[in-house]
Amino acid sequence: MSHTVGTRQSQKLKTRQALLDAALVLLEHQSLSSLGLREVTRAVGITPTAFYRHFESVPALGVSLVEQTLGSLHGMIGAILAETGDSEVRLDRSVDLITRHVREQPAHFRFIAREQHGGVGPVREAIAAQLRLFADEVAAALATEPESRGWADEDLQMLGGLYVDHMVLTASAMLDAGPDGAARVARVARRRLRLVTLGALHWLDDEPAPQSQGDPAPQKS
Amino acid sequence: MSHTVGTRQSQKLKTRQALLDAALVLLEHQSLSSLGLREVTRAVGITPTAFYRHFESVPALGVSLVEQTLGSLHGMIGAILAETGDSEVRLDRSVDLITRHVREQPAHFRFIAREQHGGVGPVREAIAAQLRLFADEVAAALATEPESRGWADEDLQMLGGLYVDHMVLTASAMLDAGPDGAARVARVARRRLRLVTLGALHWLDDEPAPQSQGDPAPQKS
DNA sequence: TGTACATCAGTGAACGCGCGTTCACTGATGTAC
DNA sequence: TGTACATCAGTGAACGCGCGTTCACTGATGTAC
Repeated sequence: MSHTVGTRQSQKLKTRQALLDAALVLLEHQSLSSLGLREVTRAVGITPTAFYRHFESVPALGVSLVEQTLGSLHGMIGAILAETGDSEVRLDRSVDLITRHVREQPAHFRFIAREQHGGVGPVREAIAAQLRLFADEVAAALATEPESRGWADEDLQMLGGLYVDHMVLTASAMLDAGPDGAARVARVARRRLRLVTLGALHWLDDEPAPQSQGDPAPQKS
Repeated sequence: MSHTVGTRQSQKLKTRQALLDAALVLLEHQSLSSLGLREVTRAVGITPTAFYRHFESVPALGVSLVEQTLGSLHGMIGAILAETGDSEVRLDRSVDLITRHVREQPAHFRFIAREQHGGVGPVREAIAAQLRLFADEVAAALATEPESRGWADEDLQMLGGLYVDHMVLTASAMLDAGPDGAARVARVARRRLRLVTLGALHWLDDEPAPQSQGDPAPQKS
């Protein structure tokens, strides 16, 4: 039991965080598989050996970075989706949310986009697990909407995953486009989301529901 | 002027191709930024110095790999899209096409997925350029369809990009899922494409065309 | 066809360098009494 | 409060290793006459 705040423990946490922060900066221009342990400790100002007091290896640091980066975003997307009934407004807010976050912490998103399919297995798996959680959250939020009445669970999952994948894709495109191109990317992202939402609105038109058809259905052969 | 076939030149091309092939194999479990020049030459069975006879650097080899991998796929997507009028069949064929290609040459797709957002700038740009070409091709193919009558150029580009991004995403998901999960991924991919196609069919319902509305439009606030 | 010279893909030794990991250590912080 | 001991974050020397790149070279292929 510690009476003060635990000077030693809090100092250790500070160093650990410094390692994570330094790694994130270094990862803006390279990928994790080429990031050196010595590089990171040099940037923090400690000896290479001290690294092992905090992480077993560089991949392990990467996994922590994933959890820290994506863990803090949980609940946000669901909150946006639950916020208002107008799909057009909701859509704008989602894109705005991404735009803002990417501008505020580009390194975090760069890291996720880069390592999502990167060469370090454990990190790839950690990202996939987090994104699956996001997809579940979105699916759960969608399930409460009146528009989703009659949807199969599998289709809600499908749509949730579609939204999440697009957010990642949009974030990545914004990073590639730079500050000047962000507005253009946001514009396209909004259109894509609108198209997907439109598709979702007509999802049940065809197969299961014995609903009246207003469409001329020009696509049938 | 060479009278035979140019023994020297053809041998050089063979070695160059061996370097590309070996690199592709090595890149299945790591990313380009951590791929060593010596690693590649060792796998081929030549001395490290000989590498420079073929490529200026490892990133330059990466760019060649991108062009070889994606260059051969041009025209295929457009051909599928132009093939038949029934959107459901077309959609199945597109997914089958990806499934087959991913199974036949997984390393190629792994490489593209990995380096699309990877740490090597020139390679990232080469991939982006190729994918932009694909998006253009798809957009051009879509423009000839009767369903796209009245679409703005920008929206055709948007949809083309959406399709291409999804193909890459699907390929990547199949690689992650392994042979057993490929069928499940294909199933979800088909649903996603169906939803996007459905959205596209209703794209012009709202704004410009003074068309009769069959929808109850329950999403308006 | 034969000869003399040019080209150039691949060789092999050598270099300096930064890497990850080991180990015994130091000294400030924490704990027991 | 004071003292004696335990803990442990960070140190610094040392190691063996593989890296990218240089350089002068070799010997088969190609070319000119």
